[in-house]
Amino acid sequence: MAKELAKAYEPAQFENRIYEFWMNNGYFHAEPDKNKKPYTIVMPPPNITGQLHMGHALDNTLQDILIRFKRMQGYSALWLPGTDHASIATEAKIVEAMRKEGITKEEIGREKFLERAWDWKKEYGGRIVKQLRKIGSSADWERERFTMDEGCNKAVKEVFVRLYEKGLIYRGERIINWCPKCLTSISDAEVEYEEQAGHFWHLRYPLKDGSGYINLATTRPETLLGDTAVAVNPNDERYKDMVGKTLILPIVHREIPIIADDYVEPDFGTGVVKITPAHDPNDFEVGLRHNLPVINVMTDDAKITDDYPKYAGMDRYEARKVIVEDLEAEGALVKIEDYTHNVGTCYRCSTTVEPRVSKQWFVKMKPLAGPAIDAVKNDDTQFVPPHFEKTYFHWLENIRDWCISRQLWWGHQIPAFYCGDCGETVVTKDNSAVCPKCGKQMRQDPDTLDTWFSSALWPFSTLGWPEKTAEMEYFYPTSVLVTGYDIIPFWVMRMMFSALEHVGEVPFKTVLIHGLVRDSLGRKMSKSLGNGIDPLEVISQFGADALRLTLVTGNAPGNDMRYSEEKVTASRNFANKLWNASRFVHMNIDDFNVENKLPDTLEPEDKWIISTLNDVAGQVCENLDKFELGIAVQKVYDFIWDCYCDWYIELAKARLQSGGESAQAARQVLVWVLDRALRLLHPFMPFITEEIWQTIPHEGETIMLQKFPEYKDELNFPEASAEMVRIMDAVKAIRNRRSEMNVPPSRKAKVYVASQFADTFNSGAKFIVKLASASEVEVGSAFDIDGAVTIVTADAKIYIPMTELVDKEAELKRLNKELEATKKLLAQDEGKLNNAGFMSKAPEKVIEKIKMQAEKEREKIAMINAAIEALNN
RNA sequence: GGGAGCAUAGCUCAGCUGGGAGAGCAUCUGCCUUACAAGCAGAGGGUCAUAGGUUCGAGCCCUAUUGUUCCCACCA
Repeated sequence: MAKELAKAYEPAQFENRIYEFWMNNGYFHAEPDKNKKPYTIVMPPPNITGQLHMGHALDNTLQDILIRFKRMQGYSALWLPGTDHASIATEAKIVEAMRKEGITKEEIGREKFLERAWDWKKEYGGRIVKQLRKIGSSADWERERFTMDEGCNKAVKEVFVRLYEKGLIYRGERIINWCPKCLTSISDAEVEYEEQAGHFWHLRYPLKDGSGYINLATTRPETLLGDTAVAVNPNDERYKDMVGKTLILPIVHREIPIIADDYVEPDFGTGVVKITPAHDPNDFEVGLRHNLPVINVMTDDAKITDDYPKYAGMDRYEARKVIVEDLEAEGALVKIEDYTHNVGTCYRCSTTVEPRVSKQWFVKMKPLAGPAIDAVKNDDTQFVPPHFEKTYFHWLENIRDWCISRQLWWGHQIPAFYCGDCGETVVTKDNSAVCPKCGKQMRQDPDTLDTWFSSALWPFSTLGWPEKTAEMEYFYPTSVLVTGYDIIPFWVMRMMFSALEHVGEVPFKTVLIHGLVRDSLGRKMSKSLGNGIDPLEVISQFGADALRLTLVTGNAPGNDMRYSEEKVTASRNFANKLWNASRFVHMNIDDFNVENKLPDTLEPEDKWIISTLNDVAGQVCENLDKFELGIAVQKVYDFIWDCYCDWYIELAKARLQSGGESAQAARQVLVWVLDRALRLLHPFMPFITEEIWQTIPHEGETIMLQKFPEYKDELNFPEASAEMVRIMDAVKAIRNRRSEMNVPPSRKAKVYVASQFADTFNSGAKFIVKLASASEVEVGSAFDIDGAVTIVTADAKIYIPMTELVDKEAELKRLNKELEATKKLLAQDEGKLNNAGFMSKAPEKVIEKIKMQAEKEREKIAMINAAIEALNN
């Protein structure tokens, strides 16, 4: 490690080196340890197809902050990383790559395809992991997992078999969401609705008996081919006599009945709905109630089937056009209206989803949802912020059965086997099965499971479940899950019910929800808009620490945030500030033997900075434990910049120059406080804090494993702090007045301080000289000085004799203004103190505070009045 | 149609269980003061969306309204 600090802060010079140092020493690794308490986070596994984006950067920064904080607090802190096979997304990418080579997956077959997929995983699966390391993630990479590795596969089979045996997994013919491009079923959660401009085609279906027509409207005329009924509301007087009659379906000329069903809204359109059970979920339900035939009119890639020779092979939109023409020719088209409606699209490829009846595997959700709801109601798991519970409940309370089979090859193949002869089904963890009825070799279901089926087991499959491992015993349930609100229905909910069902305990105690990182205009970052910011580029330009600080500053749980380069610049400037402050410390300690411990004798300014640090440490721990990361980092930032750099270093300068024992004490305090400040900042900005810490006097190998500062009574010095605050107030007030009068710092002037705290100001005189451009300071109980600038603070009346600068009128005006302001404040306080309700109901502490304030205000008013009087004489 | 979030300084946002409105950036003024101009010292700038209510006391709690964003539902 570096022993000296480079002249300039250039994060690119050390961030990689420090990460390697941590890795090589195994600091990220966690083991079950009886002497420590466990703290566990499982990392939401990024897709192996993924490139690092701002969402990952935010998610991982928050997790890293928590895990580093707890590790420093002495927990056995495990952050378990891994990647997700992302079946549909990955398969689509591989198919696409193969298409460019001119081959299809059918041509090469399943086995060869999977070989390619695994090669692909080897090549690209590691990429995202390397990128996560760039932002400083201190995950235990020795325990890195993959949702399709052996252990996860074992867990998946175990869960599937258990649920099947309990009757909670079944296979059935149902209407599902089908993506004609990905050629697979997808779950309800994977459908995204988008508003699309379309049309309403008003059609006319003739009655068989020739007595007339019935008018209806549809957005999808091509599905008419599969119509098996027309429905009206049973209470609709207009159509009461028609129910039970038969219609002739235009074009197809099939006979279909008119039925009555509550599903139809009489007030919408003509109050008549054509029923296509095979291609609409609602129609499917209606069909079930009325025993209607289900006529599938489309192939799996959404083309019309051969049953309709005229349209066979046409894709659904082409067929729509032709069918509308034919309807018109037949006189069945009444009119066309513009109409905007929501259309379901595939969340991966944005193709319009085709509802389709098909045989799939489902998880029965109702019995699983109950315990998952209860666990959050009982606070076994808590959401931060709590209102996201509502999203969670809403999904679970309205949940439908989960379609888990996918017509894909990349994923966990469904552990179900079918007998070609007798049709027997066997579900087993074994890799092959023989028919128990006829003894024939059975064929495994070719489908794979929804990628979220394995992610749902992530918090325990990664800890070794279903084996009773030491890890499972020690690290489970995990402490926090950190994730975005957008995947509550996909993932959080499914982990909850899976864990409760199979492990019998919640998977995590807290769910920390964060928002989205948007662009500087507040838009979602997306590929199509091209407004995405590459975190790796930001890191190479500003450093990972600056990016991390940017992402956590002002970040409130659950709220979206905007990314802007100005924010990163500000963060980098802070890093630079800390860097330079550390260089200042080095300048003053390198030629001396300075221990990293507090000196025996402390000056008031030492006590002030130590005491302030101590308070901040206590608050930061509290904030972090409450997941208020943005507030915590703000406090550390303010302490380092405002307290340590702007005040303490300046206060220490005089002592450092004077030499002697006091100088040595100042050196020790500088080092000791810097060390603690670095520790406080380390979870947020791990690289720079390690780099600096290594160069200052310290014990131990790495800042990562130092004790995180906490509040301690013996470091609390309220009286000395109050003294320093009095002096600092005086310094600020003098600077303020000088600035108002445009007096340059080079122009020194004598300062007279009249105060009841004479001792304080006598010992603090050196600071007033140094920091408030005083030539000398005289302290007394009262002065009578003609033509001086008068400054009144809460504890002192200060005179600066700068006769030529004093404009009597302006001075009087200013004093009167201040007098009025103070009187107003006093009036408010006296109002409260005279209010019986306030006096009887407000807490003692608040009343005391107001009394103190009022007293200070009275003193100040007296001092201002005296100053005005002096000026007038 | 149902639900949720947000509305605070010119901009981006904090503000924990109610007890005198904050930060960063931007603007203005003065400074190369023994680390740092990516800096130092100051200043200006807010009826905390609107209207009611609860309370001794409301940015914070309640009700309504307006604007805005998101999620869910899907009336064909």
